[in-house]
Amino acid sequence: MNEKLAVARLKALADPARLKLVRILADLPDEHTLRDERCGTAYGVCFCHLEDRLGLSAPTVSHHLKVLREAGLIEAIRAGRWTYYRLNPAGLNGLLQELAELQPKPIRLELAQ
Amino acid sequence: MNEKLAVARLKALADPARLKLVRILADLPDEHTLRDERCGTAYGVCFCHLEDRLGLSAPTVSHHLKVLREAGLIEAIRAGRWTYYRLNPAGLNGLLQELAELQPKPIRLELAQ
DNA sequence: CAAGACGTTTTATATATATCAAACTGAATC
DNA sequence: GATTCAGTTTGATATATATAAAACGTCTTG
Repeated sequence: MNEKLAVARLKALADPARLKLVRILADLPDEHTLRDERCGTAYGVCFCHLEDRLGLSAPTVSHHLKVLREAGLIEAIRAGRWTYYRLNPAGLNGLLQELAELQPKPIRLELAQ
Repeated sequence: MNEKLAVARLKALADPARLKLVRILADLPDEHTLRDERCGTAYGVCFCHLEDRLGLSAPTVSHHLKVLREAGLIEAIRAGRWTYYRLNPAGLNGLLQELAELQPKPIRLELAQ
């Protein structure tokens, strides 16, 4: 992952409202999640539910979701008049791998001659 | 980790200059790293080196280091007139664990009766 | 103790951004 | 087609913050 993308993803998560949004999407609340009728696969969580949970205006929630989407952390699906949001697992995984590389390097042993 | 701390750590990393600082500290450049003479354990990287690598003014670099320090991601050590900085592994690890929990939950199987 | 070296803190400023109201868009319904 | 519904985009504003100059604190050295 390039640096710009890593920073964009960190910025996207570095806000209480957006971190909360991601947590809600990670939990997939049964009531407000659109699923495939046959296998139960989750398509996403309804915008209205996210708005309720955040207690922020619709424009503000929409703005935060856009930031997360442009960072590749979530995806949106339109179904008629409603919009459903869900995590993009690849986005979060990419960031996790990037951050894991920042952990202290293991000691390089130099064997005695 | 509480939410405030997680956001503070994400904010701290969500800046090009600070992410670069953390990367430099993760790499521990031999030339500018203070080590224990006997075992070679790294105490930290000299401030002057970080200033050089970032190409920003000393006050700005000092500001960024303070943000990282207050987020618990790095530590500072004074040695005479010089200051050395190093990663605080626990800080980054804590954040990584926090983010790992955001990954999609495994499917809860409901066995047929 | 005076002078210099190395960072930090304070202050000022310009940019970024979180928030909401108002206006807009596209889909469903009458 | 007109109206309503569900979000999004635009515009305005207040707050946060990245940056550097100036002032300061602290340690070393003459």
